[in-house]
Amino acid sequence: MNLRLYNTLTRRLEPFRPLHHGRVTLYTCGPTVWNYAHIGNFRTFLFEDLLRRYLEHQGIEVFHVMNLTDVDDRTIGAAQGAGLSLSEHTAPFITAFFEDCQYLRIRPAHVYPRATECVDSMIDLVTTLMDAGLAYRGEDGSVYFAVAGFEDYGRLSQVERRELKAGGRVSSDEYAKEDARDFALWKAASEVDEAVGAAWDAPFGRGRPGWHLECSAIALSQIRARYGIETLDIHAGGVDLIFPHHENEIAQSEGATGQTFSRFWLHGEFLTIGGTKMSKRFGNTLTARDLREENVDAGAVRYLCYSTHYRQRLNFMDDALDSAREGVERLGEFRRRLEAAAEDAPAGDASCPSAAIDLEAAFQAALDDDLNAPQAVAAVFSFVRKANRELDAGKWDGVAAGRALGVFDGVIGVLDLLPASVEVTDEVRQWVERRVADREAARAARDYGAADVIRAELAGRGVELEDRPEGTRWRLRGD
RNA sequence: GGCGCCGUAGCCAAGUGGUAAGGCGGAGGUCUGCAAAACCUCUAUUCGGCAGUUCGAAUCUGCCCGGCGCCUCCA
Repeated sequence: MNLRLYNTLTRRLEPFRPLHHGRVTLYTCGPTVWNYAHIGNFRTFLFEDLLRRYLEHQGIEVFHVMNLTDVDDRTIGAAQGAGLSLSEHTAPFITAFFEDCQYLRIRPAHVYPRATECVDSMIDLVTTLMDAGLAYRGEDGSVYFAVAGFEDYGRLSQVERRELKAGGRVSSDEYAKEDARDFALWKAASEVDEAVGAAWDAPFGRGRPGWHLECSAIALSQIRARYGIETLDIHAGGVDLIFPHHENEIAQSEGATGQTFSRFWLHGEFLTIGGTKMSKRFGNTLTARDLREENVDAGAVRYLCYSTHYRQRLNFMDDALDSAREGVERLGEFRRRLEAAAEDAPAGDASCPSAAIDLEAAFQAALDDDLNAPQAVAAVFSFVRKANRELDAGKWDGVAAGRALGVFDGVIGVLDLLPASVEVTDEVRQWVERRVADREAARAARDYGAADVIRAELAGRGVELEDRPEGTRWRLRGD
């Protein structure tokens, strides 16, 4: 394996080697299920999906953990606002998240631990940190991590010492902390917490876990249970998590275990709309559900996300989605052509066409280089053009086409860019085939006026026709 | 105030020292009764601006212009 990844920890490209040969532990920060996840979240999840799939494409066994944050300020606030308990409020959003992942064809993680179901391991972690003298109970009843006791603090975000912004607000807990940098591991239960069912008993007082604690506890308990280790190969998330979230995760985890928490830290850049970060404030949020409801092809969304490198900002525009859709349709069209060419292949032993060999090499070189998806996509299109030329020239027999198809499917399976197949009921199929036959009859009778009327009628239903030497082919195009 | 990112053809976007990938769009063409389908070909002497380093720079350095992000719970 020649994969090189940009490690935020060192700010450099580093050759990636799993800690244990042939298998990788991957932890990715999941959604906070207080609302529908937006496409910015999904851009990150798609970058992680590419990482996961490429590793698996290389024959590596990946153990992928993604947490679901179902207890934090926002979930509690939203539950209270809706007059529901925490679990009542988050349940539909958890369901929606999985539906959205399926829509976008994101390969599921192996486990999706929910924060509320892992409170025991979080309590254990806090206890360990208190025993180690790295955590203390503040006057407000919350437990804080003592940053001063952890020498490496700031290594990930590369800031020696964070200063509070001049004139910045000072929240009430500032008075309970020994050091402004200290952060809450465990928050003393408030009335609202109790009201929505977000409070648990612990040796150090009733309360609820802090956000950072959740990921450390879940990641560690998962890899301990499965492999008996305390070091992840890769931890990934959005760039905004570098500080404080991931910095704090490192402090908690390494403070407790004395082991490197994660060898590689990968961060995906933001998706913007109108050139600025999505935010409720600017009214420029867009969710995966919005796209699905507008019948946007998932392949086009994936294509759009992979058309920009993951460490580069991506500005989301409808125009770009339209052009992505065109590109994806072309790939789908090409695959149909290649598949047809590969059919009724005589038993033979043709060698793999050089264009396909080149594709595999270019594709791997691109993704090996810090998951350069845009370059991988370029390799795919170069292949499409070369293959079309060869097919036009009749240079590939069925066996060669079959070999090429195998390579094409292999690489396209990593990116998963093909347009979603449109569901066609038998009823629709029969109707379309009858009208196509009617048109064929009209054409045979040289009644082209009638033929064009039928074509227009079918087009009105989203059916496109293509007259080829071997007959008329039809397909349904989504909106 | 501190830290950092970006500016490549009409649009999107790779490339980060060796002479500009790819996609969309557009223009020609092939096939076709026709084509709105499909396929092929073409489409940046030039990389925000100005200096500099170098045999050589979109790629390195400096300054300037323009856009954006982070700085305690936002992917």
